[in-house]
Amino acid sequence: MNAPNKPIEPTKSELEILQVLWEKGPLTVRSVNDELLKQKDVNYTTTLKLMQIMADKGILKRDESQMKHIYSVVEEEQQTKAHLLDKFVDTMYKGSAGKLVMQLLGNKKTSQEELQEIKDLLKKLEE
Amino acid sequence: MNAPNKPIEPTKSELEILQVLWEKGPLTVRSVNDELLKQKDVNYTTTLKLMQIMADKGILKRDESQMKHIYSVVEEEQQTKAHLLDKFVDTMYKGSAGKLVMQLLGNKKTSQEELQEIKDLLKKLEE
DNA sequence: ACAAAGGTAGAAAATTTTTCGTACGAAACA
DNA sequence: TGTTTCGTACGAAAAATTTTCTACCTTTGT
Repeated sequence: MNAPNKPIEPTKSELEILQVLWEKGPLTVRSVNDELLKQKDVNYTTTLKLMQIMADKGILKRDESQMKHIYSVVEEEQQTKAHLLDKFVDTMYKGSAGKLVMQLLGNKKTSQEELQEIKDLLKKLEE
Repeated sequence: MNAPNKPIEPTKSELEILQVLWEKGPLTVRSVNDELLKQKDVNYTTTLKLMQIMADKGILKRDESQMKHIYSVVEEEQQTKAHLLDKFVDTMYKGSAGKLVMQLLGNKKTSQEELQEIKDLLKKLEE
């Protein structure tokens, strides 16, 4: 177990597992691994080990009452994402969310629809 | 040297060095290290080695005409940041920039000024 | 000329992250 | 019952990242 309240800093592959659990909800290792296999080649035991480590760290918790352990995420998805986004803004834009949005808007890959979506969002907020 | 055109994926400490070079422009290892020392405890040779590795990878280039080699960033700051932001949006928000902005706006740490800044930005874009 | 200071390079060590092999227990089934 | 299948646990190993040690070269000042 890990010290509580300490913000979670998942590694790259830990994040991949979090993605799956966020999307699908609590799952067995097998199911998580099946999902991961859709994206990349990965061994069952690798995923297992990773999830065990995450459980150790306190990122995941598991229900061992069944033979097939069920893993779920400890911290709220939004909270984790908020923290990670925050860190990203800090390191990449010295904490300026405005700068990030500017970058986003200048980014070719940000589609027109996305742009419209953001504008609508802001408009709503102005009310 | 690295394969060209392959997007740069700096590690955590490589990113710290990039920050410094982005802010201060081309520098010697000594100067970069001095900057890093303001933030954390780090050995000169560690920074040197890291920057050498980055030069190997093609992230940095250096001017060896002087004894004190001058290192500078190969790829444009904006280009690198755009790429990293893109990757972030992809992995964290399935590519939806709108979702990211929503998160940003819901984030307590995003100050009122930032919010205003973003709104102003959007307004300008609408014209 | 010599010592001191400051620089680079390369090997190697330490740490963190990721992957894999093997053992072994429980369930399913012929 | 025996055997095959599917699960976990554990530990070792591999790979990637970060840090340190040592050697040696160049410049500077005595």
